[in-house]
Amino acid sequence: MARLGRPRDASRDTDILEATIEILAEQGFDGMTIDMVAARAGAGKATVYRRWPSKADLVIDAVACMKKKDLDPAQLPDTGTLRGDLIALVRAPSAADADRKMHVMGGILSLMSREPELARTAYAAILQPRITANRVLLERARDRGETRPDIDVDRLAALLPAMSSFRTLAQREPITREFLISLIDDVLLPAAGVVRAAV
Amino acid sequence: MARLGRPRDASRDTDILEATIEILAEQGFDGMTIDMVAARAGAGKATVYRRWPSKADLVIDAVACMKKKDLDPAQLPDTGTLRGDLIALVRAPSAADADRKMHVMGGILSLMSREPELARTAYAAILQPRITANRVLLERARDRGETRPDIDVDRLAALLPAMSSFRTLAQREPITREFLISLIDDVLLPAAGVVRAAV
DNA sequence: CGTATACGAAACCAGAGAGTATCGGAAATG
DNA sequence: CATTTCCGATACTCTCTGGTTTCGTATACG
Repeated sequence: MARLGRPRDASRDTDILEATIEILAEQGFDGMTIDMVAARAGAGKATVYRRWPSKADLVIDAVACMKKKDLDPAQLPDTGTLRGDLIALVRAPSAADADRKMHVMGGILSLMSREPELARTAYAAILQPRITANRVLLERARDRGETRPDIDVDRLAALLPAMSSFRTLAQREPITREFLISLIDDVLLPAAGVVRAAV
Repeated sequence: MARLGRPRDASRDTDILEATIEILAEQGFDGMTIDMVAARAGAGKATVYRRWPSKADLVIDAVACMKKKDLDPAQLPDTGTLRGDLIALVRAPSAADADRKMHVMGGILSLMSREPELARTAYAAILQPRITANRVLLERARDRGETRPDIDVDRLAALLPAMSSFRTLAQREPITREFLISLIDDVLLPAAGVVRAAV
């Protein structure tokens, strides 16, 4: 049976969640206020609190929802070479998406030590997909015999996300395509034992 | 001419700065209150505000003071091999010191976007010394002919700090000696083209 | 068309924390 | 001993913000 009265406008949910992510990336959790979110979403505070009982719940849900619009593990690039796959993976908008996610991660860092559930959610939504993608590409290349057989897949799969987040959050410099490519060519591929192709 | 009245107790300064760093690492900037700092330092709030005009100034000064108690660039290890130098560099208490600094960095991340001066100060106090140390060791090894001559010193010097901070802050796993050594042996040295020594 | 619920806007409440002021007491100068 | 400044402690003010409620309006069902 349908509930009585005016039904909820589902578009408000997505607008509010997107506004939350944006402000989280710009201001961080503590710098973000519910009024900011409501104003950015063009909504009233009551509309926010009708859906989420607290600021923390809103943020947790917003972070969790980032996972859905992620790179699909079923359709990873498969160019035949590890370098080709990696270059394809760091193409915009995948890189721009990763950049914003890193800022979100920075914005909730302080909260994560107080909220272990959020820490897990954020890891699953922001880092896990990218690290897993890298791992798949690396294992595939290793099984092809393209890399040394004894590579440390775990460390290498985390290398690009780690260096990218470091550059974004700690060094506060933008992620450029040149940066990523030099990372792939000068660090990752040599570490994996891939012989440098003639340029 | 000496000022009249009871002179300031310089030990209060250092106690307050140390308490600030501790709470910054544990709680982050927004989770830290002046009352916490005063209580931890065994001081009154007035004693804090007599020295620093605001919470932000206190934090900036505390971060800047971390630089002083840092690894002395004049006495870097020089074992004759890059691997030996790096292993010596990641020995406790240098590693423990780095761990706390990373937590401080995480605690002030949100503030850094609002305070560019703090961002520069934090970089100089926390990251710069370690990256510079790595760069010196790498250049020395390169000039010895131990690495490939065309290594990307900038990227490789940032590799250990980047992977360490990533593991500490984002993945929330502790930095162990095994982690650092596998990072050196499985990633950094292969990327630098150092031939693996027989074990 | 009546009722129930959603909506945006805005007023409101309560708690927390930055920053100030005050207190009794301690430590220096003269 | 008088004066001045520092000390820790504590009470106080003021602003900000999380969260609640109200209000006038809009939109669904029956």
